[in-house]
Amino acid sequence: MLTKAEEDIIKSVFTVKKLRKRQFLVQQDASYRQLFFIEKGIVRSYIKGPNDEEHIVQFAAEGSWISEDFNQLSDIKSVYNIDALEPSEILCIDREVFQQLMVQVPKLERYFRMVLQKRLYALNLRVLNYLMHFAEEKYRRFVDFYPEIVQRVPQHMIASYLGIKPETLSRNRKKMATKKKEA
Amino acid sequence: MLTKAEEDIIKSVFTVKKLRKRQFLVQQDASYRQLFFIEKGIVRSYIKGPNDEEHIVQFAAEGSWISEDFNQLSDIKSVYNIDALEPSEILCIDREVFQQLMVQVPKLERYFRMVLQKRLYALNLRVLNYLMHFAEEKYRRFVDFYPEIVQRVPQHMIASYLGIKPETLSRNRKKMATKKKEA
DNA sequence: CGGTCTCTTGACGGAGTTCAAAGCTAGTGG
DNA sequence: CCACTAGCTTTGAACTCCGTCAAGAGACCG
Repeated sequence: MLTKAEEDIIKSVFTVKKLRKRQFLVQQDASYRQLFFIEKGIVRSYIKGPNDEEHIVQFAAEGSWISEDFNQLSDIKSVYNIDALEPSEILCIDREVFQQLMVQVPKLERYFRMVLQKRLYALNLRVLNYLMHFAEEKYRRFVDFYPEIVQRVPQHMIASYLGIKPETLSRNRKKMATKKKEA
Repeated sequence: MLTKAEEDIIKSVFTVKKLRKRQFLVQQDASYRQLFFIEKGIVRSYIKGPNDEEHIVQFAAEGSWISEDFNQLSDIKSVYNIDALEPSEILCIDREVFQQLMVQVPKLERYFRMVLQKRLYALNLRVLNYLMHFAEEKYRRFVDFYPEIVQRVPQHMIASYLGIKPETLSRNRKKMATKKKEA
């Protein structure tokens, strides 16, 4: 997507942050809005419900972008949290700086648009997955689409991402396993 | 967002299509990929499930963009349908032409990126709505966020959009009405 | 005024949740 | 290197929201 030179320019305005497992990248109510590029490791963004339940918005592994809130329309406080699920290395950039950078490097505008488009595509799939399928099929499709994520994060978080309870996922996995044996 | 002059340039490469109610803008399995801007009226995009049930992906009213598939990564056939829910006027543009136009008019690249960002924001809300709430609250939030859509499209389509059955929505609306009276 | 589309209502069944408890695994400190 | 704890997964039983099936009532349009 980007040449080595362009990547270097961009990396110069980034700061690097190393996270240990379970460490926060962004805490709820933070007012400082940034964009993050995952160099190594895996993080998640999530939101807390009225009873403090966690609802996972996104997983991001190496090569993915993540943000407290991709639309920078308003500058109200973030309601999202982001934390690391593995030891991770993150490139951080201020959103304003990135905006300016896009003006200087037109190609970057295009690049970022394509990042957004990919994310849009993934989100569309996710919505369709919610609309069309039962828990079992939802999980099956998640495994198909994000095989490595499944290996690297706890199952109750995948349940949260899919909008089902950990117990339900556990039961369905069992059911799927016995089905497979019969075949 | 755009100046009048820029709008005119853009409009020159669009073709206009007038649709009657229920008329298709895009039919499933069409191979020709376009972008559409709604000038007047309201349309929906939807996908058909294994038993021919319709799952609504998006509503688009005046001023909104819609496409068979916003990610133009692959050129496989569209699995989406788009049809009009009211008599509508649509600006149509070939995706390739639009790509070229963005190179010529850098501002357009930026404009389109913001369109994507808004859509991303809306989709994020939608996912959170699925994750966090029961049918009743899902509907309540939909009404808050898209008040005019509620007025202009049949309720069973809103049910489809929310991922619930028309009967359930009907029952919940009744419940909500009686609740309100008590207060 | 007949037909299609839409919304409503009822009874029943099923997928998923809740609550509770026990087993399992991995990381930490002695 | 083992023991212990905290986090994760599994399992069971009762319960609930929602879906399914079926029927009927409006509403709109030709």
